[in-house]
Amino acid sequence: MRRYSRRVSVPLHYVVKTRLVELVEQLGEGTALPPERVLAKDFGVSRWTMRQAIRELIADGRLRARQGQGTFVATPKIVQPLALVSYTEALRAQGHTPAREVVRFDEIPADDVLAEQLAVAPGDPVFELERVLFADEQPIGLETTYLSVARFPSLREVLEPTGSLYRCLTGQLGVEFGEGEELVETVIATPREAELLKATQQLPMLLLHRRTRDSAGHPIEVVRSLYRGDRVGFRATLRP
Amino acid sequence: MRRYSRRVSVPLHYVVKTRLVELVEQLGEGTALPPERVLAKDFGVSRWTMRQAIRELIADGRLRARQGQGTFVATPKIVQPLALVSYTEALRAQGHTPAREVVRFDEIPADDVLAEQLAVAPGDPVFELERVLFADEQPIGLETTYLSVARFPSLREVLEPTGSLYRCLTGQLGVEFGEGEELVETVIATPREAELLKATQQLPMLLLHRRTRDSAGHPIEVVRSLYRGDRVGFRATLRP
DNA sequence: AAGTGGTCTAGACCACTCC
DNA sequence: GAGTGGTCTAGACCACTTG
Repeated sequence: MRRYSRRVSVPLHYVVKTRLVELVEQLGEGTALPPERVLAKDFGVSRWTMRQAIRELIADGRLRARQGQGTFVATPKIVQPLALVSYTEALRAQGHTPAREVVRFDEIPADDVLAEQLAVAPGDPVFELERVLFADEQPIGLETTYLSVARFPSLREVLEPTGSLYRCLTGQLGVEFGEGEELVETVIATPREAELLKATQQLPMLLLHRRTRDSAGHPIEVVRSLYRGDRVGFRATLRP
Repeated sequence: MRRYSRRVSVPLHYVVKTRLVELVEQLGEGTALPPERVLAKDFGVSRWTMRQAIRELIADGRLRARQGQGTFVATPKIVQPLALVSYTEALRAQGHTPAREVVRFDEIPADDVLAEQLAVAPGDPVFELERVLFADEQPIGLETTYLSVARFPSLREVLEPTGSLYRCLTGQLGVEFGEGEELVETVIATPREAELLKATQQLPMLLLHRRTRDSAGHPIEVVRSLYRGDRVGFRATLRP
């Protein structure tokens, strides 16, 4: 029945957050926190306020909640390069274990936007390859790639679905990458996307939208990658 | 292919969100929505559930809430280049009106991390220039720049505080930029940062951490930029 | 003063995991 | 079945903006 009678310039959940950070810093990675209900009682706040604080620390990548299990101190974020490199090789270079799982690999008719981006006619068949990206057996990203079927007719036979698409294109199909463009923004995942990433609702995600071309300027692929904002960061190299 | 279990029920706030999107799409930019309490009643849900849906649409950049005024349909996100270019010029090139406001311009002693990054000794004086970045008179970013005082002793005299630091360095101080590095991640702003950006709590932000060097490889500046995730996206050019 | 969004409480039930 | 996090309700007060 506490009333926040006192005028607080700082929201209560932020005060709780800063106190919770102190607790988190005393614990090691992977350590379980007390249950929300217990923490709320200890801090003298409602469970809702406690959850606000926890949610912020989850979004910041410091905590990790698993339904039915508890809340745990998270491991540091994985930093990936923002460049035309293989996911597999980039992750290995940082000492992590990469993996992929195919969600779907279909041929769909290109809508107007996709057709324009891939330089095909609307309605032309396009490969849609959707894969969940794992790092150390944790899902961290959902990658959807679109390629022209007419341009890569042998893709289904040549590509090992859980292998590196980048390597397949450059190696087996003789594609030479030219300049590409990548857009980065934050979004909230749909329930389907959140489930595939084993993330809870309301978690900020990093959405990368990539368009690559070959050295002659012809479109190769359009990629929509959704990464868990709590688990992943990106590194870009700036050239003068 | 792995089977992903299907969620039995979609969260109510997501159902509300999708219905709210339909409403938003019928309205023009800048249009006011009905008050939360009215919307909640219309949709037959509690105000909390209504706010979850609204919060997601705010994070996605489709809505915009102003305390005491109402909730409005937002304008599209501003896309900035992820490159060594002037904020002023980049924004002008996209048809927006850039502006800056100095929050503080101090000399502080370098801590160990900063000293290492700027190649000075710990305790050495370092400029700390914190500015709010505006686009079309709306605050969209908070930029904190650190430079060695010893390296740029005349900075206070030369720099117009609301002008382009990039232009000042390259033009008046004869600095030649070499390769730089930029880290991108999502974070939740502190109350102070949220207030400076006139954003509400709990809004996902894009944090950019930049380190630049001159053509000889000596550190020029360390920049911490916090951008409103609901208002800004970034574009990077990928080179093979 | 009225009305808006922002924060907070207390309590309930649901979905998932482990015993 | 017990315990965890996830969702949802109803109601209250706070802080801000405008008439």
